[in-house]
Amino acid sequence: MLSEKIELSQCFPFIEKDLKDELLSFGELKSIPEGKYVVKQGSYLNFLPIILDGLIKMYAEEEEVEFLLYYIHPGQCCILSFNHLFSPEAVRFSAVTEKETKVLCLPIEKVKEWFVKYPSFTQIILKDFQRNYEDLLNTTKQVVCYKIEDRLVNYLTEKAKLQNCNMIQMSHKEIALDLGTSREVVSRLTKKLQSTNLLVQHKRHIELKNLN
Amino acid sequence: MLSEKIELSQCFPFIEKDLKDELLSFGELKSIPEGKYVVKQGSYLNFLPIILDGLIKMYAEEEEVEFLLYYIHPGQCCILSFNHLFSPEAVRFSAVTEKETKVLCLPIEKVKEWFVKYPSFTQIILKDFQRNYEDLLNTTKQVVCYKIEDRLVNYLTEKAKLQNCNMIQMSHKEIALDLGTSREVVSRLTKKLQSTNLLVQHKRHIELKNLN
DNA sequence: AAAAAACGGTGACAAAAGTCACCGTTATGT
DNA sequence: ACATAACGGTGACTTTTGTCACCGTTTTTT
Repeated sequence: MLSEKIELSQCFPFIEKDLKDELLSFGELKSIPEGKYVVKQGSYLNFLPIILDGLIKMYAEEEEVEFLLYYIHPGQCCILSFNHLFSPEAVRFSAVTEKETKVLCLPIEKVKEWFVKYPSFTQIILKDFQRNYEDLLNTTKQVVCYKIEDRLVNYLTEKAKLQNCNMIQMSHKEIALDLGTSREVVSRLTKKLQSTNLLVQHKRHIELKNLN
Repeated sequence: MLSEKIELSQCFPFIEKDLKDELLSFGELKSIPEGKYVVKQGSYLNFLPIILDGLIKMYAEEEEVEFLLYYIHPGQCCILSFNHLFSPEAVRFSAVTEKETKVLCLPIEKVKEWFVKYPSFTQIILKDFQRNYEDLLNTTKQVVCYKIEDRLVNYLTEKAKLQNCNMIQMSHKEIALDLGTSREVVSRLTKKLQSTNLLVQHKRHIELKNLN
């Protein structure tokens, strides 16, 4: 119980004490192992997840293609979920843990209440909306305007930054999925990028070079 | 002054009287002719536009490609603008009137005030965020998962629905811009679609057939 | 240790999309 | 009314991306 309190304070330094207490007493803390669903496309939600620790990957499926939208970090809400709190619609994206992740699940009735009661809660949610929106906009621009090669480089660079390590432990297939393309394409591109010294393909992982 | 009041009531039937009065007295009403910027990518905003009448097109530019994100209808905010109200960053999209449009521009200081003061204002903004987010998500899915041919058909269908008329008065070049492709591609596709009886290419406009 | 599964590499090909060049037609401006 | 600009059509070509088939290697399972 103590550790959540500390994490909550770290994530939201400007939160009111009363709100913090309510978050902790009404929110359900979940510790989710790596690679598990937090939210699954097509399901119905009755809670709003706030990430205290770990990393969550948001992605969408359409026509049997699934692709990465963006990541959610500690101190952020899985805000898309929020979209569906006030209207009973199935969510149109999925959220999966990328690491072991601690989530505080806030019940929808309380969320509505807090909106009225705590201005800082509104601020938190609005800021998150903003961030999520911007991230999605960025993804969209990438998809529309850049070739896969560039997107792959961006993807790997982002990934390295995210995990603070330039060894990327992913199979070509996984990468291809995130980018919405096929394994062969990734294989070919990594080879090409290797020849330009941008990366080195090791046994089961990719080493990024020349980070800048 | 009277007409704005009526429009505001129509757009937001559940709005409190006090809030409505404040919106009208502090908001600046602008009537913007077709094809003009409401918000321009790269600029800094100090107001939040609410659309009372007309139609606004949101689009983004990247690498000299500009493309349609989605539309904003009466009763909605140009919510992206909102993103930038609390932090002084340049907006990363543009908004252009598609028809003659009436906009109520709300000053940022008042917006912050209303958030605390009127729960219904928060609701309006949140709903708009939701809608904008969903629309963008939809666009992203389209771009990632469908071929241009399908996207063109969807685009034209949406357009027809939007203007409630299956005569689309646009040049191929304009359409290409919205979809982020080139004129020749649109020309070729319209010809192909004509052969499948999905549309007829007239002098300077396209007639959509088989609306469903 | 053997079998099965996952992985990465690669050539050949197909499909999709973008580009270039050029043309005749239609609108617009002066 | 004439010049100019915008529009749409189209063939030829290139680039980009996706798909198929097949292979040897590595990892995991049994």
